[in-house]
Amino acid sequence: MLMPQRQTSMREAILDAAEELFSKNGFRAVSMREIAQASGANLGSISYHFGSKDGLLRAIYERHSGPMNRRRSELLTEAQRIRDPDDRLEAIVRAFILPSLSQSEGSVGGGARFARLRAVVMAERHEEAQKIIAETFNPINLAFIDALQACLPQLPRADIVWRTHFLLGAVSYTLINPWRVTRLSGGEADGENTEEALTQIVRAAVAAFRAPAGSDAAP
Amino acid sequence: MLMPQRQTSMREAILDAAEELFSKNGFRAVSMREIAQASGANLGSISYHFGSKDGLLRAIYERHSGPMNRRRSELLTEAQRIRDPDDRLEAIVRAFILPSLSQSEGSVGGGARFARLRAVVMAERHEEAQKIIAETFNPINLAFIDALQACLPQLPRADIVWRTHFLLGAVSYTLINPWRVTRLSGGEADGENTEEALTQIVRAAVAAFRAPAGSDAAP
DNA sequence: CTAGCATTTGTACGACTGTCCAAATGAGGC
DNA sequence: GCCTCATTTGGACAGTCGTACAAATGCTAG
Repeated sequence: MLMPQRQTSMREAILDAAEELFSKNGFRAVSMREIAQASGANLGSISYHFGSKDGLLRAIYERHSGPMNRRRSELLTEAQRIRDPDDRLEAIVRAFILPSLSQSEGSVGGGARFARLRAVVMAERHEEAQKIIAETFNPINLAFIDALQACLPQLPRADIVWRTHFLLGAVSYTLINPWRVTRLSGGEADGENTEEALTQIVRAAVAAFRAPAGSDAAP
Repeated sequence: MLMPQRQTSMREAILDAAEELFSKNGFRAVSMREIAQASGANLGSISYHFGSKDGLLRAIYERHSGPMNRRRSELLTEAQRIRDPDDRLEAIVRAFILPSLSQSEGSVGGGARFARLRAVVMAERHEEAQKIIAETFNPINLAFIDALQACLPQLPRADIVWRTHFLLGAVSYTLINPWRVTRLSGGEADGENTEEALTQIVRAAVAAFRAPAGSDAAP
């Protein structure tokens, strides 16, 4: 009687299938009929549960963004406890991207799958998606920027924002095209290897954040 | 009689309109009728000139990739003449991304518009587009990787590939979402300012490339 | 067992898609 | 002036899209 959000298994199946297909092929390219077939649900059921295709997308975001951002907050506060600024910087960078890259997230699906979905959908410039993303991720991103600023007090805030932006871009690009690294390196590097990607991106990002500010030149 | 590719102004108009729309909204989201209307052409004319929607996309790539890659090659060989490895590294990075970011390219449209198109279309995982991109840009990218390797002989090639990949990701992300930097910084940084983006990304990338290799840890 | 309600089903709708084609148009060589 | 061929036009085509809805179904409380 008063259990408003009882989770039918069909609802979950639809969410799973949609998430998988969206993350692989993008939002616009996937039809509701594909989702219906992949999830074993009837076409009408999707409309019944989620109202519209946009509603389905929003439900996917709502399922993940809560736990993911909670995890990032935890890791951030944990990282901020580190005294040495150098170690702290690395820990913050790691906390920033680990929940996106890690394969198995606490609650439901994989964090990597959801992150790839975000990257792909964001690139499609879908208006609804952009709104959801901004609402959901801007606050936590600002918290990370503040934490980075504390590690690098001499750096203008604009520089930190730029470099954070580049970090997000590197993560997105890696999630969208993992095979690109593998091909360009002739197999020497493995773009699909999550741990390798994490190690590489953290090292590069930390070095980038430690670069001098943009006011004056070298020697 | 034997002038196979006479350039009617209509053909150019269609290419211009399509490029503008694709770069703004992506490939799948733009219909041929939109392109027809925006260019003042008839729907049938597009099929007549380019055969199909994929053919139109391929024509856009063919119009730009030649001049762009020629420019990149020139800048690369120019940069490789620099003796000092530190200065050379920065020049190579600049040569790598400048033709993508610079507003006015030699031949036809803006280089930034085409680069944004590449980034958006690539994110859509359109098969034809991925094929074209790989064919066209892999060789020159490998040349850049070789040049970077020469500046950083102590670094494993896999690390260089990873960091080049991150650099491409940062550029893509900036082209797709220029406003994101502006918003996150509260207006302090300007994502749409090409020169600012170039300066910031070069400084960050150079520092990232100079980071130590991944075999052993710090203190 | 039955009434009531949440869910699932099947289908239909109008709008939009990329592609194709016959007819109309127009400009340049003879 | 006419013939030729590239280009443009307008419309038709088969297909897919997201959405809506009445009817069928199944589960659960009483």
